[in-house]
Amino acid sequence: MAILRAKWYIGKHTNTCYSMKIPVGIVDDHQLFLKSLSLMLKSFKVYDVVVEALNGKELQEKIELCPVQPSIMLLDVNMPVMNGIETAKWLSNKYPQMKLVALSMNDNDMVIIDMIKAGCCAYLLKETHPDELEKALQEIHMKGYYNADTSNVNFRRLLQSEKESIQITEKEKAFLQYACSDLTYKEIAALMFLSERTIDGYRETLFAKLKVQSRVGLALEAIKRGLVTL
Amino acid sequence: MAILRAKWYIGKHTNTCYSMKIPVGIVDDHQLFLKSLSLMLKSFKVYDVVVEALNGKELQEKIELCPVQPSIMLLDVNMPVMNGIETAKWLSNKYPQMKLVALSMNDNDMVIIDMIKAGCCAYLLKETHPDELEKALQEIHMKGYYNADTSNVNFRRLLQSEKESIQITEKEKAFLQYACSDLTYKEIAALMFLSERTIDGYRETLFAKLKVQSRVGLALEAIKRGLVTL
DNA sequence: TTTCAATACGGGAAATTTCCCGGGGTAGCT
DNA sequence: AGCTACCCCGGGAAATTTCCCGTATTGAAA
Repeated sequence: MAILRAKWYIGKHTNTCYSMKIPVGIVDDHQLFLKSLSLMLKSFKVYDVVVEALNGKELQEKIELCPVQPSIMLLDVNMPVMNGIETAKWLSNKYPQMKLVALSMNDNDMVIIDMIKAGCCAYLLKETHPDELEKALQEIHMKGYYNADTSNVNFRRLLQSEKESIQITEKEKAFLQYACSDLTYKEIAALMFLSERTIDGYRETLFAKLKVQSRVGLALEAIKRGLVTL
Repeated sequence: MAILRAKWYIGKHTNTCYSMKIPVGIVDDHQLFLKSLSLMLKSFKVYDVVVEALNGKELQEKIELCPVQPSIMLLDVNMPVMNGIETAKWLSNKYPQMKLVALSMNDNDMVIIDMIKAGCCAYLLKETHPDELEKALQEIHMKGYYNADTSNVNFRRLLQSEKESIQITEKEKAFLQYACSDLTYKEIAALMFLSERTIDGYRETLFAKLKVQSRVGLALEAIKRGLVTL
């Protein structure tokens, strides 16, 4: 593949050939981070940021108009409107050959499991050093994946929890959102047009799924896993 | 003041005079953001990043060894080890002439009030556009402050809540940390070597201070205000 | 047609949270 | 000495949460 080898060739001709650079995309809701990361990638010389978006929805619109399809897409996990998981699913379905890289804030963020499942070939923390990002991108482009063994997240824990990966329905997610508030269950029931018993049922199943025994634990776990928007 | 005027002069001589650039510092625990923001500031041509640190503690060590004292310091709010508020307090005490700029993730982050009180002359969201950052830095350097009227955070709300600004003691903060967990109050009481009544008292005063009526609300509010580390 | 999963609902009781009432003490400030 | 702020503790009762016991409907799968 031409592009693949082009990377090494380019080093000496950085300004000669635009299309030879590896096209990448970035999706992150923090514009300051988005733009400066874009700048950093460009400073690596071999990458060309062809699309930037603040969330998955915006990406969907922008990627169509993109002259060069990105071969690597950097995806933030926590985003409003359309988050990382949904975006990853959409991308890996529509652009299966595209390499997806998850960018997360904290390593105890359980959603990275879902990101891998949604088609990401790597996950990186925002705490990582730029050198590692460069190394990671290089490896992803060459090998198709990157395993950050130096990262504080280890794969074993991931694969281990892969089995016990949980499924949360839309209704449950809606309830979770209400549960993460100062409301009582009675008030939540009224807001959802459901009986208190039904709410009780949702609570119980979610307690089991998230392995907690109180509503506080439930709310905190939901936040940690990015199931709700604070 | 020489440096103040130098800014306009420099534009055409970017590489000639190092010390004429405005020296800035950045503190942020996300290394990727730290480094790329640094890169971006440098790309603005008139700024020179003289110190970078991952948290307040690291800054304390690095700033001593710094050849040129930064005149503007960009401070992330949420950091491990030593957070933005503590760092701002320390800086505004030790380097009173230094301009402090708070960098926050979300605008409902109540801690920005505390950041202003701790001596910051501006607050910026990470969602802001680079252009606004540049404009803000320019204004801060010239006028000494920046009021982001275009930002979604408005000053009125800040000044309004300034009065009703709350004080949280160390003990209360310790309790809050325990309250943000799956533990019952009885278990928390045991862990803190206190009576359940005492815990009950802390709960009550914190309910009043944070204006909530349930433990879930308390936990969520504590997280929003950055009073606890998740 | 049966079985199964998902969804919605109800009564009752135990545990916990929440909210009253009350009582101490120390430390610093004026 | 009074005042204020912080810290510590107890009894009792109402409200809410948590956990049992169930039933019923629906639609999809076997």
